[in-house]
Amino acid sequence: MAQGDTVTRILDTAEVLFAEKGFAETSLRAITSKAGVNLAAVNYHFGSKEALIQAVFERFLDPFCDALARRLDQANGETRSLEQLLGIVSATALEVHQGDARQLAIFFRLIGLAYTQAQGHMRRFLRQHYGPVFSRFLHLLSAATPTLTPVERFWRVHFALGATIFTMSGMSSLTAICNKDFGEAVSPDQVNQWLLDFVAGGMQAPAAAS
Amino acid sequence: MAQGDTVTRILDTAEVLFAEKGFAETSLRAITSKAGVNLAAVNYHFGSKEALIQAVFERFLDPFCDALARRLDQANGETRSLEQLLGIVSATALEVHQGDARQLAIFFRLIGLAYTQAQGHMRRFLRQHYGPVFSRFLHLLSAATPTLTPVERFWRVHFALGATIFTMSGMSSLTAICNKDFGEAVSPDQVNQWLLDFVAGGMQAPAAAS
DNA sequence: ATACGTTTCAAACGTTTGTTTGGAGTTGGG
DNA sequence: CCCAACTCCAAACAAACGTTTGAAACGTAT
Repeated sequence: MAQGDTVTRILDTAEVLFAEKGFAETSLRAITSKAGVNLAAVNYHFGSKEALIQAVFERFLDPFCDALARRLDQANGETRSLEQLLGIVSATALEVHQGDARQLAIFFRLIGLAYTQAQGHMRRFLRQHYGPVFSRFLHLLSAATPTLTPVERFWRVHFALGATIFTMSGMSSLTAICNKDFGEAVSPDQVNQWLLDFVAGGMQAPAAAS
Repeated sequence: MAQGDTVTRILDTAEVLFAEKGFAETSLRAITSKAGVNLAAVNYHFGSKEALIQAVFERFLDPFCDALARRLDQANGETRSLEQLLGIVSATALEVHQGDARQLAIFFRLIGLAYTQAQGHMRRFLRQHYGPVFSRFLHLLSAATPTLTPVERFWRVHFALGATIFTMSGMSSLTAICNKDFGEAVSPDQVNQWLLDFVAGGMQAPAAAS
């Protein structure tokens, strides 16, 4: 194996194993042995397991958020439809991972884990580092869905987030089931398009009388 | 403390702690000490930690699936709209937990954990025990969304599942944020209604040309 | 009261975890 | 050439984990 930087090898392996099994279920010994480095390397280069988790998140969230901010800059001022806005986010995710479906699945799986497994430390870290970009997106979203009240929009955003994260993080097993049950091979791009349709429909759904 | 059955006390405590921290992050010592029972009680009454997890799931999924099957029986034969069908599921969940919002949040949080943290054992267990009810629901859903192709419906069901599980499992923290940011107190029933609107809109969204 | 099955308990078991250590390699500048 | 800084490595560390044990406590029927 190419004797690439130990740090990179650890990050690459940890990323995959975390996505597969979660944080607590992945031991440093599993990471280091699969990466072909010494057990002590993690604590030497990162300081602790928690710092390693944080480093994994930084490495894949920083480029994404930078790219997203750049695209939102480009679209600034212009009136944007909801479909266009959602398309920007989707395209950014695809751009950052250069269409690598496996990498994209890991990306969303990690985000999902961050939401469901994050302790206090992690939540604060995510809010502090990536909150500004998110609130900028929210601002543009408000312009694209003018009929919603702020409270309703707040909740619908989380409905959409749930649909996205949940689906994308389970993409690999879901496509497997899909192919088995329907004999149809669906591409991640196709699923992505269907998801956009669903989210756009949900965001613009009329409020029931109730 | 009422010296209620040790088994019940363990199940009650494990349910809450699992929902709070996940399975791997919750130790038997944490469960037994909070429940006020001896550490060995879990292995004595359940056999192992994995069996305890399974027992927790059975206790809250069995009543739900029974109630859902009963309601689907009642609705059999009648032509049902998508909104009515989704309403049945929602009402069943509310009925089983008698409107206890906290219990309902735990319910969905555990389902979410089962999806994201489930190892091979758990997945097989869930499919085997609750697969039939789920496929019956899917059959009724097909009748309620006749314009969708089977593949598209498959994916939209998972989009909807994601929105539901994700939102409901994070309900407590989300309502807290909502109240802080908007100064508006929203009831779980209200969120539930909004979620139904969103899901119905997403399920019936037109397929894009692409 | 005695005997028996069930339940509880403190203590210990063997693993596995994240982390630390001290010395052995490696590298580049004085 | 040698020193210093950096990196790696085998080994050990304390702590926490799930699980097991054997005896004490309990309730119940004979």
